[in-house]
Amino acid sequence: MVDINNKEEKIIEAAIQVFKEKGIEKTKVSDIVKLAGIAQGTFYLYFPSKLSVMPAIAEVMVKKIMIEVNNEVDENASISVQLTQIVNAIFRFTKEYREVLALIYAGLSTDDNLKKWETIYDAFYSWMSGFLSNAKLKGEIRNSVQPERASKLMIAFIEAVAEQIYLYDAVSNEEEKMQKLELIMFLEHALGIQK
Amino acid sequence: MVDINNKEEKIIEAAIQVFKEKGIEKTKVSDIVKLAGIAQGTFYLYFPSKLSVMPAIAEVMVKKIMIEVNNEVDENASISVQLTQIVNAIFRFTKEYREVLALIYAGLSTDDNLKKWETIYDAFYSWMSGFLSNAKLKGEIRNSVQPERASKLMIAFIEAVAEQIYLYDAVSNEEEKMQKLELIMFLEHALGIQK
Amino acid sequence: MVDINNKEEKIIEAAIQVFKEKGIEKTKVSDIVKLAGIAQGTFYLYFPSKLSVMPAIAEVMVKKIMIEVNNEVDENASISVQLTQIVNAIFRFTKEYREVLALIYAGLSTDDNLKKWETIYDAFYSWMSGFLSNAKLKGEIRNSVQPERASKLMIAFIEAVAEQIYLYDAVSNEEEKMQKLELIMFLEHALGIQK
Amino acid sequence: MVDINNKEEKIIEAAIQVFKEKGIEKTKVSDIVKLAGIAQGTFYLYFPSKLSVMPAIAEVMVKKIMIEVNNEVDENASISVQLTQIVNAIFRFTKEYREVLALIYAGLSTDDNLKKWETIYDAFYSWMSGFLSNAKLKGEIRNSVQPERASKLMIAFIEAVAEQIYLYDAVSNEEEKMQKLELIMFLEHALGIQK
DNA sequence: CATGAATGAGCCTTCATTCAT
DNA sequence: CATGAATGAAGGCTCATTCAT
Repeated sequence: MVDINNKEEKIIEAAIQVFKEKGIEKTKVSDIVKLAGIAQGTFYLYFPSKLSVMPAIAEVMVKKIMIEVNNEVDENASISVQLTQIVNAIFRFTKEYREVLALIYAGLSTDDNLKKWETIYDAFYSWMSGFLSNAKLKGEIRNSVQPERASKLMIAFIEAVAEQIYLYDAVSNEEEKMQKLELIMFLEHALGIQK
Repeated sequence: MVDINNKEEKIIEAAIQVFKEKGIEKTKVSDIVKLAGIAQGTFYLYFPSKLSVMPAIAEVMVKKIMIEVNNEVDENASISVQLTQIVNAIFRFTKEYREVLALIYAGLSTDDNLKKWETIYDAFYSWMSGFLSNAKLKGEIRNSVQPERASKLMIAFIEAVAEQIYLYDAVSNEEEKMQKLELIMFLEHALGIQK
Repeated sequence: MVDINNKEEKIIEAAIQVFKEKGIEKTKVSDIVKLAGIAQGTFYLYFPSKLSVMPAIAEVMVKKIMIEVNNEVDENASISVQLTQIVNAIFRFTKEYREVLALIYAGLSTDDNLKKWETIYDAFYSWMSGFLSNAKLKGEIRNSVQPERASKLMIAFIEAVAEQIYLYDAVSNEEEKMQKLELIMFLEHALGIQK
Repeated sequence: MVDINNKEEKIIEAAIQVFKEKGIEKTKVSDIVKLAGIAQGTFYLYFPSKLSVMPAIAEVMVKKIMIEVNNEVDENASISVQLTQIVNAIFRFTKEYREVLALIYAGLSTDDNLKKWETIYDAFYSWMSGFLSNAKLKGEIRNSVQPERASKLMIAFIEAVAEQIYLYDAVSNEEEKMQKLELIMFLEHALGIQK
């Protein structure tokens, strides 16, 4: 009874794995099922098409990043330190899963029915919104910050920079570090954090 | 001099058009050549493969966005107004070409040899960097801003938010406006603009 | 005694139904079992393969047509009237079950081992043969008619015309009626019926 | 310039050949193209799908049968002899191409858009109609025969009996001959031929 | 007897690319 | 330079059948 949806999870994990290695175009369903240890036809019992795994992958990705962030952020640290921790967590995650992330963007825009993206991110937005609300209550950030909207901005911002660095640029470690610092400074000013 | 590379341009424009309408996966070379009004084989006289149009498209896209920005930004306006103008231009452009942009990301990451993205954006980064340097010289933004790096951050940021709104969210006009205002406020604080 | 072979009958009836609606190619075993309200595997407890339902269907079809004919034909009517009744019955039946009939032909010729067609029609041939013998004894049809053979001719003939009208032609009601009259006249002359 | 549509004809001929040998289900497009000596993809330049060859085959079949009939019938012979010749031609043809004929029925009813059957047969109907009109003018058949309609009846009748013998029954040569004679007698009476 | 999840061989079709004209 | 008919490798998907429960 333990492995309800066992196969579905296996497929998703295998898909993430293969996509990371081969890219979306070059990944065959046969690759996925081979790694998942199931038959070709079984795939289609759980997903109607190759691309339809994408939303499921996205969901898993969001869960992963939230775990990452939760683990990294020290609740007792200062807002400034916490901000750095958030950036670190997102950067680490983006670096680890850069290919998959690119795939999700491609896959989601490729497949038709998918404006699910927003829904998928909801949990992360909520978390970030709570983080900002809290900081605002404590007077650690400027009062004009609107948590709901700012949370979306922040996530979009940090991820975009991380992707710029890890997906599109080929940047030295040194430069990577400098960019990250510039980003954090940007965010501190944007949020009106007083150090 | 007029129709030097006439066919090549036709192909690029046709490709942009078809990609906008059908997405990268579903676009066939035959669609492109049909719209370009040339023969199937002719395509391969100008581009070695389907994906190799991507960098060319990207280049055109960057040209387009810079024209857009240059047209929008009033050199005599205040920095704050100019910032809004930049955001407006990028938003308008992203809305118009959202599919193509997604395709470029996907296409560039799909194609193997291409980390050209950076190179392609160089002109835009330079422009933005100049913009920031200038503002810094005039003391309109905080002195700690590092123009080279900040320009990348800003472009990534504004584009990411625009994409979030136009690609992934299905957002009301009202909410779109509010998000844009929040973004501008964010940027003003980030850059330390004094109003 | 009531639901002996209950499931088998359910399968056959469901198969007829689905075949009528979807055609032989597009009918999946899963469609049949769904309509029959049984599990996929159960199908194979009663039939060794998909095509092997065909003879069973054919048998049911023949039973149906004989019921139709028996109900229609008035034993006390004149031979001429009876002939019309036979034609009417076969026409009605063909119209109702045209798709299934086409399927039976296709199915029987598709499946390898089956020249069972003849056997299946035997009962109908016998009935018609008896009908002709009887008429011959009573001197209502020409004496040279050979009942055994003529019965096959008649059935083939009437069915063929009905199929021509209902399967292949898209014919007006008026024309349908005229064709039927021409057919009956044909048969009357062929059998040498004196009116 | 001679081989315009060369490939299309090759495909049709190959399809007829392979269908005759393997049946419709078991025929792969790859079998057809192999025999036609062309590439797999080329098939789809001429036909949109596997089943769409069917109408083309049907057309060829009708042409073939008309050639057969025209060759067999002696214009100067008596109507009775000519009738026998028509039956012989159709029987011979049906025997030769029984599998293909069965396939056409199956194929036409399988594919959707096809009530083309009637159109395809038009030429044959016309020929037979002319044959009957002529005989009627010469007073060789009963005056009440309506050539247009009777031509359809006759073709349906003769073909149906031939198919019954060659497709569905497994009949001895002797019985085959007897059935044919019974059929001719049937037709003679039906048409009111005076010998 | 009944189930239905799992299987996997197999085929149709697509489409980027080539090359003879 | 231009053409577009021809190519054929490649892979997504189906579905009849099986078998452990």
